[in-house]
Amino acid sequence: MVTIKQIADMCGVSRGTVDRVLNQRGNVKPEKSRLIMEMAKKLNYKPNPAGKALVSRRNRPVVGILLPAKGISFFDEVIMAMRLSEKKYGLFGLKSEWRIMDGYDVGKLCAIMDELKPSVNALILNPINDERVRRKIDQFIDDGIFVVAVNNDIEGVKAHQYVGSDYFNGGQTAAALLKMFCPAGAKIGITIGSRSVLGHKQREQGFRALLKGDDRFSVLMTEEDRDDDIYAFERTTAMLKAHPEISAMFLAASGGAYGVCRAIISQKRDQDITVIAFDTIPAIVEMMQKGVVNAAIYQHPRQQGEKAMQIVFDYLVNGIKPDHDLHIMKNDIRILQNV
Amino acid sequence: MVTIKQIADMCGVSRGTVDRVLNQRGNVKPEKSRLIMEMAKKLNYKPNPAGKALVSRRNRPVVGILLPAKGISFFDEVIMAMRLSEKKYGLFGLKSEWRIMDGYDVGKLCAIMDELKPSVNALILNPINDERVRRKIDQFIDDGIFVVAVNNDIEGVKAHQYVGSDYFNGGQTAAALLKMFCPAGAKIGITIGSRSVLGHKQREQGFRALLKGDDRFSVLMTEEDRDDDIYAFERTTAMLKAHPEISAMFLAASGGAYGVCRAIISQKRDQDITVIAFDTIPAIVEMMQKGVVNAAIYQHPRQQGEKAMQIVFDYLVNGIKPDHDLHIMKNDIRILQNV
DNA sequence: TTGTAAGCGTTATCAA
DNA sequence: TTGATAACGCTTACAA
Repeated sequence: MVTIKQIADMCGVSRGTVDRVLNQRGNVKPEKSRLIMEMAKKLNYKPNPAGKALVSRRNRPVVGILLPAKGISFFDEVIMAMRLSEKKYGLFGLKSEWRIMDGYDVGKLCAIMDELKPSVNALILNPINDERVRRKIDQFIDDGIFVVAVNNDIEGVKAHQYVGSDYFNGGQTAAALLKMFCPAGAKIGITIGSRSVLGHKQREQGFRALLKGDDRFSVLMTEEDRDDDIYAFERTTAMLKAHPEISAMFLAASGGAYGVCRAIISQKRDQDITVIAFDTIPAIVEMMQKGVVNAAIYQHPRQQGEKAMQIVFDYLVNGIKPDHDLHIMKNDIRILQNV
Repeated sequence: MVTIKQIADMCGVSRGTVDRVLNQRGNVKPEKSRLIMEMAKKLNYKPNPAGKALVSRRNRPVVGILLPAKGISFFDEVIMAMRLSEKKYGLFGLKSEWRIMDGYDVGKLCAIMDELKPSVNALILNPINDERVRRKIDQFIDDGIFVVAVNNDIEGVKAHQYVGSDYFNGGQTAAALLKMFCPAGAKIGITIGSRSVLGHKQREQGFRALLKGDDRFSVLMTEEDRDDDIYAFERTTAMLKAHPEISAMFLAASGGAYGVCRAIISQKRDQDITVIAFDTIPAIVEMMQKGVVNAAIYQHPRQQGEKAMQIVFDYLVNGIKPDHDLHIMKNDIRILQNV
């Protein structure tokens, strides 16, 4: 491992000069600059992140964490993982500013962003897909704040990172699994949080796309449950009454899943309806144990939290830029035995 | 974040003294020692790993990597992940000594261990379950070399780390999945690498345990394929001829899986036999695409490689001891859509 | 028994 | 335009 000092010695200059060249701070004679660059390349110089980490303490690196997540079970695990990472990276001097919001209020989200802005060098957030949020994110990026979108991406903003899953593929995977569980075919009911949530819509699209052209399978209806268990219970009950021929359910969002399952039970359909859900939140694990939910697509919430924090840490503390912008988790399949 | 210097100042001693106390190097007056310990606890002192990492370069930390893995597809991904980690951690000065073995020869393994011993501070290995290997590992541990077993654990040795999966649970998960695919029941054939490989045996046990008591399912026979495709092809062909009533196959090891699948195809049973396999190596993905393999249990080879390297890095370079000894990956389920 | 000083690799400040 | 120096937090050899 070659160091700045070694390059300096070999080029007959001081460490300061080498540093200026490597970090393009200017104020170096072009010929020396060229010599140093070549030497660095020849010796395959890579900065030691430990050295950078030590120095980075002087900038007091701070990451803001902004999640509209209160009461959303899925985020409990994301947050837990982030808390662990916070502890780990805190040892290096990385500080975190947490803001867990209750509900998806765009105005409130923007206000909190404004509040965080002066005190953070990076921001991890679960963005709402709204023009005002987009503009706010662009401001952050323009001001050199490193932005990581987690769980939901937001399109049309400048360079940022996304950590999350491929929703369309999640729906496809669920559909393919359903076909394996019900080789004879099925009449399917879908519940979804809201079509205005991009991810939910994409899951439904993926699901339908995979079934398309196979006439053993038909989707009878899709119901929005607003991520609310009570509402989900009512709507699902109505759905099952209107369509008693339903033999499978696809729960494309975990928010109202508990209500959906309770409706299936109360209609005494829990033994004959095949249910595929998303996320292994406690309510869904409970319904797996009861035999109501057959399988769940797992979005690796812990990995999402870890990855988001790690990207920020590497950037802020170790001075390492991520080598790609998209960090997509697999849609794994969980059943009772491997939950 | 409190530093050694701050503790030293508050206790009216020098950094050296604080260091001696915190790292129990002795040669400190008991009363001062007590004072320093209390202060450190009170201020919740945690050493900055970046400082440690920098210092660690003076010990030239080296990890040995010893895998009897040549030609075993599963390990290709483990190794790829380790290579990436090698690059990442190499920036901090961690060096790696690789030894990829061809086959499972105990004598050769021990010889390579002896050869590595003088030059490494840590060893990652896929151990063979043999008394001589056990003794050799104990020697390493006695001499202060940090040992990480990967993919296969070895029992009866001193304190070490294990990174791998829960084989029994893998078998259970496969069986539960099979039950969902074949609700009407199935006559099952099992192939396994070798019963003398602990993991393979445990998978078979887990598989059988979950089916036990359900008389819709019966295991007709288990065949060992020696992780050899040709042999697997022959044995499976014979199996399918002897038991044409077989309607499901459980491939408990990926070594000979390609041969097994080819036998299923050549017997023209690929459309009516449900196949559950292990690992998503290229041969199995190919067989998924052909519709032969329905699902595979995924052992997270990449995560295994990363984790093993990370544990060594944290220990050797950052001076962080792992907080547990067992690092168990989930047995996830993969089908064609999420492979 | 204790303190001092040097060094790990990087960056920043200041003086030349 | 450049070099010297100090600093980040930790360890360690050596001197006191």
